[in-house]
Amino acid sequence: MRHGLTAARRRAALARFERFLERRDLRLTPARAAIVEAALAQPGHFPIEALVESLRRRGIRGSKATVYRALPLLTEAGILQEAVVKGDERSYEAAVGRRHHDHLICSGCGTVVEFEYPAIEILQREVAARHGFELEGHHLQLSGRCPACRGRGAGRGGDLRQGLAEDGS
Amino acid sequence: MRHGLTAARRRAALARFERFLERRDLRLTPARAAIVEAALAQPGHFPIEALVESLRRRGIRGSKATVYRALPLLTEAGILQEAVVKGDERSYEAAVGRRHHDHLICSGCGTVVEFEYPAIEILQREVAARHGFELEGHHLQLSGRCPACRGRGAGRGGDLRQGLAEDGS
DNA sequence: CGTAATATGAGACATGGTCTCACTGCAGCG
DNA sequence: CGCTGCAGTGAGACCATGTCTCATATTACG
Repeated sequence: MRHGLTAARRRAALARFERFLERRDLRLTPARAAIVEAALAQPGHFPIEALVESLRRRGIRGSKATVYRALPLLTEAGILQEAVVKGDERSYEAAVGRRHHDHLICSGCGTVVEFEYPAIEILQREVAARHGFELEGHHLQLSGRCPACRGRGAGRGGDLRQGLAEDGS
Repeated sequence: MRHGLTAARRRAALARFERFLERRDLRLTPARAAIVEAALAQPGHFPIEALVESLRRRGIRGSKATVYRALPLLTEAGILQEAVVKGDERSYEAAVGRRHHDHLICSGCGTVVEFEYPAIEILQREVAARHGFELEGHHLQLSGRCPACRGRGAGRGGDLRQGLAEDGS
């Protein structure tokens, strides 16, 4: 199977979505169901465009507008979550059946590694509390060079940028 | 003074930029100098648009293109750094004479609080190392509701979203 | 059924950012 | 001291992502 999730999980997600919609007096329309299906069938991280494309390929005409309208619902329902934001376009990824995680991105080849690190989460909560904030979410993205890229090209490894903070004053 | 940095720091930054450009066989042109000046005169975080606007107000016609071209140089030189990315538009902030920090953003009013938390940084480095990555940078942004907004509207505080991870299998 | 509320699709629109290209002006040279 | 080359610049065309509008379709429900 090349889908990110089993059929059972997809069914569960759909049920969850239905419950969510009901609570909001919204309907689980064919279009929305199709979007859920298609979204969960996407591999790991995917840009919205890919989702629209995927719907189109399945013969379902899902207009861009409908998809864009549905995505916030899916995330609010906890079925998807925003993932790596790379420049302009947003990416999403399935949230069902997955633990929370953050991303490590290789600046050389673009590889994305997911990691889970509860200790960091705890500290984040601590920081928020210290400022009187009620933490709602966070976005943590580390960038660096993966093992492969480190070996390969020495690349533009920056020896520039040596901490201007020290001079002056 | 209402500038973010003292004149001394601005001079230092300019000198640094000059050195940087020289190393790259680029020139410190009037336009670039003006952009550095204007950038450092901006308050805390600023969107690119504000910078363009500021240049225009100073009588210097700095075209959008020139500014957009200069910004990567400024960041590479360590004079500016990308800051909060809010939806579409990028923000920058001065990096000179400042310690590294991350951001805490209120989802209610948009207030941005900066914080510094070395412990988190250390953990980040640890995560990267664990995956064989050489850490180059990171982007950490916490979002939540600030004290004021918590007090005020109860808002759309979500009791929805209760961890789908548990069901199914 | 009939009706009102909601959802949809197509595409117009807005916006942030990039690219093109003619032009400018400095640097090095004869 | 005027060429010449080339990086830099400015204006705006262009592009992509995402939002909004509005006419139409669907749904729930009396």
